[in-house]
Amino acid sequence: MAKTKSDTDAQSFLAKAGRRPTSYDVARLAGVSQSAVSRCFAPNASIGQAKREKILKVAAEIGYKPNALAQALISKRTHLVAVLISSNTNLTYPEVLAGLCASLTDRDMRVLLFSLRSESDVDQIIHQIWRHSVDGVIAAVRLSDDQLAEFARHRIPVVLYNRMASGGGAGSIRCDSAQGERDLVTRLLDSGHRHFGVIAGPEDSYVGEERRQATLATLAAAGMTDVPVVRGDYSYASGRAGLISLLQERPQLDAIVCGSDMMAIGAMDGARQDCARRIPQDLSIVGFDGSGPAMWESYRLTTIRQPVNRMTEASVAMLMERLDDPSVPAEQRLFSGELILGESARFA
Amino acid sequence: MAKTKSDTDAQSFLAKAGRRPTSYDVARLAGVSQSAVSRCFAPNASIGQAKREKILKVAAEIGYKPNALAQALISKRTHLVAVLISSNTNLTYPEVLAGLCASLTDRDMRVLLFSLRSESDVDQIIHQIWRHSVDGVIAAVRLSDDQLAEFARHRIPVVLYNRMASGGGAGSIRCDSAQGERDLVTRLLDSGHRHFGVIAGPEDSYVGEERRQATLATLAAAGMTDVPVVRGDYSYASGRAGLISLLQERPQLDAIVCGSDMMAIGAMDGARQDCARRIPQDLSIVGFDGSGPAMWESYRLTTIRQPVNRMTEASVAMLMERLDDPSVPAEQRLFSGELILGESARFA
DNA sequence: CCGTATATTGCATTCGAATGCAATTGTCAT
DNA sequence: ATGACAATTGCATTCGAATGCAATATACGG
Repeated sequence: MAKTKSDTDAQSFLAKAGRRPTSYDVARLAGVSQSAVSRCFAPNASIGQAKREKILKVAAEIGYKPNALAQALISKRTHLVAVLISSNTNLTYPEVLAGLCASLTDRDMRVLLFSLRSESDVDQIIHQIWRHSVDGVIAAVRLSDDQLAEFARHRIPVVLYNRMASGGGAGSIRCDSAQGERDLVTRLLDSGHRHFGVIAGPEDSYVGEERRQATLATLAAAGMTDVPVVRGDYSYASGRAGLISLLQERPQLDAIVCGSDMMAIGAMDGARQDCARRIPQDLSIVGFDGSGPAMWESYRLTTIRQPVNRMTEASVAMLMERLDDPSVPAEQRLFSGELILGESARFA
Repeated sequence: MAKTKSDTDAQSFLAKAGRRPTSYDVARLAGVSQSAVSRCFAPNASIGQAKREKILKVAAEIGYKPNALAQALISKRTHLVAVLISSNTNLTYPEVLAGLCASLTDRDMRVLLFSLRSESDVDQIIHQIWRHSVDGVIAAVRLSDDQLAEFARHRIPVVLYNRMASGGGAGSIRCDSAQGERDLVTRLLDSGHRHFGVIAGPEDSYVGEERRQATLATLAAAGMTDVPVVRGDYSYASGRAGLISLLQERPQLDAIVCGSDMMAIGAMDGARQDCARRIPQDLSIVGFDGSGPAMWESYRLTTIRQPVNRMTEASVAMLMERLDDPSVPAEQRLFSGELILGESARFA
C-alpha cells in the first residue's frame, strides 16, 4: 500500500511538471523532514539506513537533484572555478582547456569559462568573476597586482598558468620558457649559426616577453647584440609576414627563433615559398610549444614541447590543495620543456 | 560631517574584511533599506534620484557587487549557459568556443563549459547541468531524445550546434555538410576522378556520419557503389593511417574525401611521404571545415569552409530569442559552406 | 490649505538547501 | 527493568537579493 500511495504521489507530482522538485517535495512524499533529505545527499551526515533508502527512492522517482545555487548560497562553496584564457594564445589552447576541464570535472568542479580576445580584456570580466563567487581561479592571462591582492584578501586561491606570480599570494605553474629558449639558441650557436632573427609574440603576452628576453639574453651572452626582432600576434600570417620582413632587411640571416610554433610554421612557409630558402640547409627555424601541427610531416619543427597535460593537471591539483587547506602557502612550480628534434633546424 | 561619518563606516567595514559586502551592509551605511539597494541595481525600478546616488556611492566605496547566487535563486535567472563540446571535435574547436564565449559575454551571459572527451560522455555531466539551473544550453554534441525532451519539459531552451534536432523542441544551427560534400564530390566527378576512397569521422560524431553518408550517396548516384571507407577519429594520425590503408588495399584510388581538414592534412602527408604520390597530380584529397591550417601554404587544401563566426553568433542569438520569449518556436537554420579552391584536388 | 494622484520607500516574505541545537528513539550494560 | 549514552530526527534559522503590498512622501489642481 505504501508503495502504491508513494507511486501515486510521485505521478501526481510529475504531472504538474514545470517546477523542479525541491527537497521539500521529496520530504513530503517520503514523509520525513526537509533536513533528512538534505542530510541524505551530504557525505557522512547522520541519517538512518532505512530512512536514507526511502528518501533516495523517492528522490529518484521524481528526479530530484539538489539545487546547486541554494547549496552554494548557504554553504559558501560553489564548486565553480573561473578559467581565464586568451583565445589567440597559441596552438595549445584546446589542449589546455580540455585538460583543465577534465581535471576539474574529475574533482567535482565546474568550469566558468572566460575566453578573452586579448590578455588586456581582463578588467571587463573580472567583476563577473566576483559576482559568481567562484571557489577558485585558474588564469592563463596576466593579472594585475591589485587583482591578485583582491583575490588574496578574499581568500580565493588563484593559480597562474604560464604566468609569473608577481605580487605573491598566487600559485603558479609554468613551463620554463627561458631554459627552453636557452637550449634552442645554444644548440643553434654550437651548430655554427651566426645570424639570428627573432619573431616575438605580442607585448601584452607574458610568455611572449619571457621567450623574447631569454632568447636575446642568450645571444647577448654569446656576444650577439645586434639581433633584429619583429613582433607577431602568434598567428600563422604574422609569422610568415615577420619572416619576410626579417629577410628583406637582413638576407644573410641563418637562424630564426619564433615565439610560438604557429609563427614558426608561418615562417617556414614564408621562407620556402616567398623567399626561396631551403630549410634547414639555408635557414634554421625553431618554434616553441610542441603542439600537434609542429609534428606534421611537412614541418617537422624543431621546438620545445610544453608538458601541457602534466601542467594542467598540476594547476588543478594545486588549486584544490589550496582550496582544501587555505594555509598551504602559494607555490611556484616550473616544468621543463622537452627538446623536440625536428628537421627545421640544422643541428650539428 | 555626513561625509566623514560615511567614510569612517566604510573604512571600518573594509577593515574587517574577509566577508564580502552584502546589500544589507550598503543599506546600513547609506541609511536606507535593503530593498532600496536592491532596486538600485535593477533596471527601471522605482527609486529616487538622490537616494540612488547615495547608495551607488556607498556601494562603490565598499566594493559591493550583487551576489549572483542569491539573485539567481530568487529570480530564477542564472545568466549561465551550458556549452557542451567535444574536445576532439576538430580544428575549429577554439574558434567555436571563442565565438560562443564572445557572443554570450556581449549579452551578459556566462559560459559553463563542459568539454567532453567524446560525444558519448554526455550522460556523465548532464545532471551537473541540471543542478546549476542554467538558463540555456548550446550543445555541439549529440543529445538523446530523452535528454532533449527533459530540457523542453522544463522550458530550458537548447540550441544544437552542427547537430540535427531529432526530437524537436530544440533549435539548431548547422552547416550544410551534405550540400558541401555534394559540391566537392560532384566537382571531383566532373574533373574525371573515378576511384574514390573515404576517410570518415568516428561513428559517434553526428557531422562525421552526415558527411560520410552525403559523400557515399552522391557517389552512388553516379553509379559508384564500391567505395572503400575507413574510419578515423579526426586526428592527423588517423588521417595519415587511413590513407595508407586505403592505398594499400586499392592503389588505383585517385580521390580521397576526408571527414575533416585535420584528417585530410594527415592524408596529404601520408600520400606524399609514405605512398610517394604527388598531390594533386596523382591523387586528389579534399577536406571539410576550412580551418586555419587548411590554408597553410604546405597544404592549400581544397575544402568547404564553415562560416563559424556567423554560426556561433547565430546560435547565441537564437538562444537569447527563445530565452526572452519562450513561445518562439524552435527553428532550424542551415548555413551553407563556402567552397575553398585550394590545390589539393585536381579540378577541371 | 486640502484632497487626490503619483512616485518613493520599507516591511515582510520568498527562493532551496544546510546546520546547530534540542528532542526523540534506540542500544546496551547492569 | 532502569539508567547512561549514542544515534537519529526535526525545528528553526541562515545565506543574500528580489518583490508584492501597504505606508509614506511629494506634487498638483482647485
